Amino acid sequence: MRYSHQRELIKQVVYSTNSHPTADWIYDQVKSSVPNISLGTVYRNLKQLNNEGYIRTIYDGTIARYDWNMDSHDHLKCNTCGDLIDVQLPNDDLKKTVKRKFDFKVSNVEITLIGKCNKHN
Amino acid sequence: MRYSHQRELIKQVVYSTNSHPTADWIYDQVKSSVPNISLGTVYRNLKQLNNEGYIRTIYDGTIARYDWNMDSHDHLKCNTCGDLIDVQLPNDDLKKTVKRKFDFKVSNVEITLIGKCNKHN
DNA sequence: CTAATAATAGGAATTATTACTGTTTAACAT
DNA sequence: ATGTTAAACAGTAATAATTCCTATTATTAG
Repeated sequence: MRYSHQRELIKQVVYSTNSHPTADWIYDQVKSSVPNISLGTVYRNLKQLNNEGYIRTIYDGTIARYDWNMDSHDHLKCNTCGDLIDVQLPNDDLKKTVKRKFDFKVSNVEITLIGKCNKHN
Repeated sequence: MRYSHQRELIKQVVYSTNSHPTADWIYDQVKSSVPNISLGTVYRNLKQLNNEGYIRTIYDGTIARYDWNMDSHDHLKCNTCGDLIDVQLPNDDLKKTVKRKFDFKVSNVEITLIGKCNKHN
């Protein structure tokens, strides 16, 4: 993958936030330094960065969000404010259970807990 | 919610399979009994059935799938054949953990384990 | 420096889903 | 049975997110 200014900026934007931004939000951010960047470029590069292991793609309902945090981790989704919070939950037991009960070999675990975060008490 | 022939058929189609069908697949099935049903009708009724608690909506990547199984359950997604398999995994520990560590009150748990199912050994 | 080609901008196309509109139909009262 | 009303419908247009296409530009190996 050869260098490109646009991809570098896109990567920086994703790495600059914990908010799991959408392609559109990233597009808006990058536009401030490259006003005529195109949305297609953003999508193409996000896909490449994902494939090269620089970022990951998570699906929040029907929309794709991007995350620089490549450590295996899970999400708390607050139904009240919409926030998506990173957490690390133990999952060894789950892996073992499905291996034993269903002969299913796990390569990746995605856990989302939906509820109410500590901002709303 | 007043009776409708179309909604009844849509419900039957969802209840007839374990394959977590998409709106489009359901549309194709229902068309064999009501050839001029419209896709909008399928979507509208799936949303109503979901709101009334007859079915649930699950998101597989970027696309909505529908599931008659209202028991709280999880999914094994096979990367080799694409199947989405229903399983029931214990999650009491997860709930307790996030309540304690993050003061997050869980209302719903979504676990998807990605890997290889027992058809491919 | 130059040639080869990866990446780009801009816009068209696609896919999944929702909204709109005039017509039909279930439910219920006359 | 018939009329009335609103929910549901078919058909189609609109929207949103994403991908594809093409002529042009930029990176990099030689």
